[in-house]
Amino acid sequence: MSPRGAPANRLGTEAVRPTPAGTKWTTPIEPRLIADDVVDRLVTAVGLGVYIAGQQLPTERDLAAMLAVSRTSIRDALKQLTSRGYLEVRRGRKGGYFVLADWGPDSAQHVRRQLVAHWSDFEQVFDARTLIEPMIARTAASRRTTDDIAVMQAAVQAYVDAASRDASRRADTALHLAVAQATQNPVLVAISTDLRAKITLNLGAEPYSSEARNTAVGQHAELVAAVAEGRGDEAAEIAARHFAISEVLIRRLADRAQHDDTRGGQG
Amino acid sequence: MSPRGAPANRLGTEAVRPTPAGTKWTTPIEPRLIADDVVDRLVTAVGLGVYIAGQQLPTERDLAAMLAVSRTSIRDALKQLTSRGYLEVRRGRKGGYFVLADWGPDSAQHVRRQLVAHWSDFEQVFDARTLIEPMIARTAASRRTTDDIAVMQAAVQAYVDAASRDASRRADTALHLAVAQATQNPVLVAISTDLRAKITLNLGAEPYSSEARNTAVGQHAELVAAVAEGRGDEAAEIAARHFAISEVLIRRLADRAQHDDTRGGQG
DNA sequence: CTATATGGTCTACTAGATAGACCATATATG
DNA sequence: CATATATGGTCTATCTAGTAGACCATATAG
Repeated sequence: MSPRGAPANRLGTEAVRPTPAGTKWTTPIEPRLIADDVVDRLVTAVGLGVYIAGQQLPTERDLAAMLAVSRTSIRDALKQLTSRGYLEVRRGRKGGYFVLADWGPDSAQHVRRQLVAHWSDFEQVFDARTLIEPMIARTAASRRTTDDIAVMQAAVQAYVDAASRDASRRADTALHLAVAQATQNPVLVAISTDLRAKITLNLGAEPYSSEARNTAVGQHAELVAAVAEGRGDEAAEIAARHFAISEVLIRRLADRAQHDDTRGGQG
Repeated sequence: MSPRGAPANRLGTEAVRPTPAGTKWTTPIEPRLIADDVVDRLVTAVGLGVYIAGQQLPTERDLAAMLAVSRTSIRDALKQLTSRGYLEVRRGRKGGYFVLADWGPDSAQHVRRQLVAHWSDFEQVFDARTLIEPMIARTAASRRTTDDIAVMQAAVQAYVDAASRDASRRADTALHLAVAQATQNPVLVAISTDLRAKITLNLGAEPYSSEARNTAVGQHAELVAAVAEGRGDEAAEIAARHFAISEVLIRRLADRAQHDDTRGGQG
């Protein structure tokens, strides 16, 4: 029995990794640890709302089976997330790994440092998203099926009903995922998800504020309505405004982080 | 001395690898071989025109140093590319690896099989590109610097002057890279390059026909003019028409591959 | 109290990758 | 022609990541 998977053909589900920045092809190739991949997957899962705060993750052995990876690699990943304060571990029967609450960018100081250190990266990711998401919305408006519409509308409602900040974030993710999927193009879905992942993965989550949430409630409804009714230009316009908000939030956060580097907290 | 690189921080040059399709986070994690990364880099380099047909690649030892990887891994990658018919190897002093001419999708039969097998993937990549590149063109039109304009115009001229099919492809790549870079956003550059890499990597190169080339000569000039003069909407419109051509070409190729699976050749 | 389901630890093994020595071959060059 | 040299080709020793599976520690359910 071979301990590793088959070579796997190209252009399948797994992403191609060409030269990083897109230009210099002579950049040191860095080995990719399996455990890091596992971390990415888990963060994504939590980001997508598959597991919510307080909930227990599958057992180490189950995760190993699910991701087709050894328990050792799973343990490495879980250890990382635990030490970063994202997970809590309990032992004994009915023990396991549990999702902690504050994945938000508001609590930990090291996240703020992260923000300052990688500021220009973030700026570019947000900029790209503000450009790409409207295009996705426009495309979705011309390709959505009735099923897509149902999913999007359910997501809008879920966002309205969301009681906690956590639930808000999940519903938001679900909604934009639904819009992306309405384009019927998995490449676009992957790009959209990637951009969000880059933010979630490095910041813990999308930035958040209650005012922004209130604005978003309306925008989400408008966006989905426009997409559902095939009004592509309007959908794009709404998406542009909507995603600009995240950019503003992150910019504020960065400003604050620059000046005040000793204390945390967010409204 | 540690034989492997440092852990490397996130969101840097290296791409994040979240859940592949963008949805199912439970997908077997596949180990990534260093040699595969090397293959990707080399293909990209040739695709970018860093090394052209007939030219010699750096020596194995040099490549190892350049990519910070062992000579063994380099050799594995070169062996793959050689057996796929992309490279030729000569021994002895002044020997080395040389780029072969026909990276086109027209020669080898296994490429045609590749095309049939991954048809829906290709279709989606082309579709995504037809949607994204116009957006990039529009953005470039509003952000280009005078330097960008110079680079783009040089690329247009290089395309006009290109004598061989190979030179055409390189100039084409250079031009669209220049446009992407005019957005001033490396994330967009990376996305654009990724899409092209997915095609180059699996097909050997962009599809090509002499008629298409004639059309492209004009479109390239128009596109760059529109970008240079800040006419975003027109730039987007031209880009949309331009990239639709590749889609048509690949579709024809696929049709032919479906019906005639014994002989190759292209006009 | 006992069975059990969880995480925690350890060992043996395999494969990917590295580093470096050395071989084989063809070309420059004296 | 002979030799030095620069290239790819081969081989070995070693390290590390990853796998597989056994076994320990602990807390809960029953």
